[in-house]
Amino acid sequence: MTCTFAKARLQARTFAPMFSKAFGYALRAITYIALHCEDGKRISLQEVSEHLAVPHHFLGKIMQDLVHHGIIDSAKGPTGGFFVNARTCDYHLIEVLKITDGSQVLNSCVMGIRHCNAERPCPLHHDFASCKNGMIRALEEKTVRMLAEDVKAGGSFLIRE
Amino acid sequence: MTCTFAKARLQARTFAPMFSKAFGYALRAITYIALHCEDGKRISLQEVSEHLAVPHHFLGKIMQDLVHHGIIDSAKGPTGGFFVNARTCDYHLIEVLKITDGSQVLNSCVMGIRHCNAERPCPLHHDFASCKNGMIRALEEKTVRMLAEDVKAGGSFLIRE
DNA sequence: AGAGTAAAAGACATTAAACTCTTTTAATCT
DNA sequence: AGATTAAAAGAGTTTAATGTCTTTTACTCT
Repeated sequence: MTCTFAKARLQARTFAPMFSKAFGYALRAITYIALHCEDGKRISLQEVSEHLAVPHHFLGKIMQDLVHHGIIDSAKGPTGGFFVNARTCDYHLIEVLKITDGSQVLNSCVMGIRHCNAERPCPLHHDFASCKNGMIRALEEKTVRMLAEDVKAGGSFLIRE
Repeated sequence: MTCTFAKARLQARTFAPMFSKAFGYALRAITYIALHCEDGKRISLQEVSEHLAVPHHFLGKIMQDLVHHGIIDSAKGPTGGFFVNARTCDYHLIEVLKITDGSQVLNSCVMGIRHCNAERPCPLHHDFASCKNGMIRALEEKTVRMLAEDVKAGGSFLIRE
């Protein structure tokens, strides 16, 4: 009887974003709305989820949260939908991350040690610190407006094909 | 009846490591064993899990995988346990990551776009690319030996307190 | 050979993330 | 007022990650 090493014991992660999927969906949705709701137009959840190929109801939940935190506005009823408010475009991406993923994300350790820091670092702390800080800085500096303008200028995209 | 905004609609992630917990556990366990199994000694799962405060049985699963992939060796029976083989200390951390998290991790996009790349980037691609590459480079360059030597020299730690 | 020990193996349980569905509420239009 | 539309709200489902338990296998020692 030959042993064929058929299956791995541990299931490797099928998809592993740096942050949650909700965060990615949120960023893309806000950017999409910022791009399309000029002159007071409202964008329906339907339109956003279809355009971005993002699950309708799940995005609904995420949008709800963003509305509660004042990042974006919504209206019910016919002609309702989502639309930017005065501050939407000036929000920094880190604010969105804090809503979707919580603020914990930023102090996590690669090796899973609680309260890993420069004083008592894990063996990888210093190697990862600058990279992690780079990501955080990008999220702190970039605003919704910057994303929207980049997409508008054709420099980047919100969807695949 | 006052509405008090009682609870968030979306549960924020309670703990969000950059990679999986399994990866962190694996790195710490291998390093611990490399440090303690000099002169052919074997380290029991019991000892590792207690020392690192890592769930016993879950670590067992992870170790099993590492053994299958030849990263570390094990022996059953009394005086059994885990021990480094000739190549253990020269393994690069990226190999461990590929076992615990799969190779997919490395091509994930912050905004959740499939096949996001420099030719058709998401609005954050360029900001994150260098940071992500820095992490990958660290995992490609660092070996188990380096981790162990750093801990041995007192420069870093595998546990909190 | 028999007792004891420790990993291997696999089934099972729990938790959190991701996703879906249904009902309710509020707005607009006829 | 009634029909329609679309978000709000919340309950429910699914999947993957994490964690636990029990049995089996293999090894060592007496």
